[in-house]
Amino acid sequence: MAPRRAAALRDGDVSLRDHLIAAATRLIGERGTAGLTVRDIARAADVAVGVLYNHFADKEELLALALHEHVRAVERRIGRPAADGTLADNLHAFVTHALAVHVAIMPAFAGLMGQPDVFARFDALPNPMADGRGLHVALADYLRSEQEKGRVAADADLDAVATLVVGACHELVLPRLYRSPASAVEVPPGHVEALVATVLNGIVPR
Amino acid sequence: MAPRRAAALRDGDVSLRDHLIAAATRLIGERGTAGLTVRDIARAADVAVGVLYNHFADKEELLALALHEHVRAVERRIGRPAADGTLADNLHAFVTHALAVHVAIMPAFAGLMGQPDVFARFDALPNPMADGRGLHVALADYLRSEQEKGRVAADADLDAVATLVVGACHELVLPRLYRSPASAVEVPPGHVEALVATVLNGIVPR
DNA sequence: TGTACATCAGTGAACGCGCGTTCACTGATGTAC
DNA sequence: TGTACATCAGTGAACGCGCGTTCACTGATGTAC
Repeated sequence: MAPRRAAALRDGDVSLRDHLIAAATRLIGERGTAGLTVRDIARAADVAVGVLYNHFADKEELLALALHEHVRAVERRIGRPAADGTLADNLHAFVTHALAVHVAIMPAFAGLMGQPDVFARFDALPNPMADGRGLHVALADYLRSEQEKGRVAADADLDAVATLVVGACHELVLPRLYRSPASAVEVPPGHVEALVATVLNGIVPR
Repeated sequence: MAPRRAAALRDGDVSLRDHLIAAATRLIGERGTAGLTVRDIARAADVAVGVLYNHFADKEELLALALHEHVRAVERRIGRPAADGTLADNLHAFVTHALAVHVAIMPAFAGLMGQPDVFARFDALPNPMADGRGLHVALADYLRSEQEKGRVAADADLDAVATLVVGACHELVLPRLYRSPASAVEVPPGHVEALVATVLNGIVPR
């Protein structure tokens, strides 16, 4: 009643299921999801291909779980933005944070475009970002607290602000991702400051 | 010295090359680029698969040309945003315009993620959007003209504004695209107005 | 005008490849005696 | 303690499929006489 263990686990203590998710997560972090095959994952896990189907219904289930784990790992590595300074400081910290997160997770999401099944399974899992809220809502929540303190105008539309800020991260990351999936994203010096200043002050003359 | 013509062109006058680009462009408009095969294109063009390779080096060259043509067709259909009203009116028109453009072209771009070769060829063609400037630069140019008229603050960073506004379009379109590639994007009523108001006035109390 | 021929773009079956998935087999481990 | 056996997760060759691409062949058209 105790068949053999996978070679890769001889010295390990985790379940093979977790080992597979970890291997897929590592691959996603290294090269995104575009062109990622079950053979790649099996090789990274040092395991036969077939074993994958003993633990997951199909490739998409494993990908959804690994995508989820990847996002959690990214947040764990990057941490949370500070929120104890001036409004400008905190916004700056948030934009820097959100940019780093987007740089790290977009190659994972982008490679899955056109596979809505994976996202359906991903969405069934708890949102791994910002205590289950996601960046967009997390920013809106933070701004609401500032609004209650009177540091943000009472009539400001916080959802609109979140859309602009999170959107700016997309705009800074996506075009590079199209052109060269592996390239580092460099934001020109002063650009984050300019984004924050725009959101704070608007563009009409004062 | 005059071999047969493709069945699909018997009554036509365009070149088969243009006919193929047109067929691929139509398919891209109908269902994006994800999962689009050379057989799909040949069928849509009512032509044998092989003919494709008499006119293009490979699938990627045809895709780059069709992607380019698709963007031109979208702009032709949607037109240009009005710019003869108040600053708020013009920004509203621009956001509405940019949103419609993103809804129409993102399924085409998204399906090509992970194929940088196609984008390399696409980038070699003139930018099909806004007189070769692209939406981002077109918005910055417009804002510069307003700045010269004094309707936009002299110290506003117009590139940052463009990043925020174009980015907001990404943020409104992308998440839907991940989940259901074919779905219509609905922007809640008043959201565009809120985006414009945020960009105009900022969020600090006045 | 009519006929035989040469041309070469169009044709589509076939090729090679890589993918996700399957399943007969293997062999490390626990159990029975 | 030692040996024969049963278990079943792990294994990886093989399957079926769809993809991009190729190339021997077809046949509509222009030319020669």
